[in-house]
Amino acid sequence: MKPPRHAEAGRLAKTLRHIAHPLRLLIVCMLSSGEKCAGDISGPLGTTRGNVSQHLRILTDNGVLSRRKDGNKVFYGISDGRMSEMVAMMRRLYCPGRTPAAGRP
Amino acid sequence: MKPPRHAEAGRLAKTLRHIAHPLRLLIVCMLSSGEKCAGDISGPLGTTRGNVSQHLRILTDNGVLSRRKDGNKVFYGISDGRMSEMVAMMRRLYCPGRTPAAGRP
DNA sequence: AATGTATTTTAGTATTTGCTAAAATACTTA
DNA sequence: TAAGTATTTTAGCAAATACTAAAATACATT
Repeated sequence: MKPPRHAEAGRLAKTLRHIAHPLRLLIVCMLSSGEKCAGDISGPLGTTRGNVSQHLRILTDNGVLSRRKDGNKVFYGISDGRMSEMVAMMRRLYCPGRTPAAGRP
Repeated sequence: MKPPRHAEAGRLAKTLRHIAHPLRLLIVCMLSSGEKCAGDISGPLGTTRGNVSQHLRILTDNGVLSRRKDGNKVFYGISDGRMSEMVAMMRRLYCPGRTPAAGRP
């Protein structure tokens, strides 16, 4: 029987796979400064709304993002504090100069 | 023209994709305590040597792991400090209790 | 050179993923 | 209710991924 760490690795790998995509990674980065609605997200990404919607679905279906409807619009945000920490760490390590200044509100 | 952050996101997403696999994630975790040879790695993973070799190749080809031949054997290790930091952070966040004690050598 | 151990490569196949384009749904306002 | 804006879903296809099983390579020892 496989040791239990295999199950944990499977879960974590699955989570990583969901953000391991250029557009989805940009989406999560954009949302790390606060929630945004679908239109505000798809604008800067350079692809169709339909495509962005598909990625947003992948992220919400798997618990990375939360979804809130407000009238005509749908707002998305990061739903798990661990994900926020991960994104902050990744930006610090791999995108120096683009990281929001530390210790600022 | 796409803003430059897209290029950065692409590179980082690619790196993430390489570790976003159960076996490869376990491999990287195993190696965070020091380099090991292919046989020592494939043993606990519960799959064939051929398969592990394929995953090791993916990781080395993309700069995640380093490779060192010593006679009959081939030793692998994590080649980038940022990857070590990422793995440590992921274990701390997602595998509490299985994380090596902090502040220990 | 012959055998054994360690590792890698190849070929073939099944599954998953990501895109585009079009149609459908949801809600608001005139 | 009709028209407009915001978002989602569907269908279809092309490409990437991951596995298995088998063959090939590399080095060490006898």
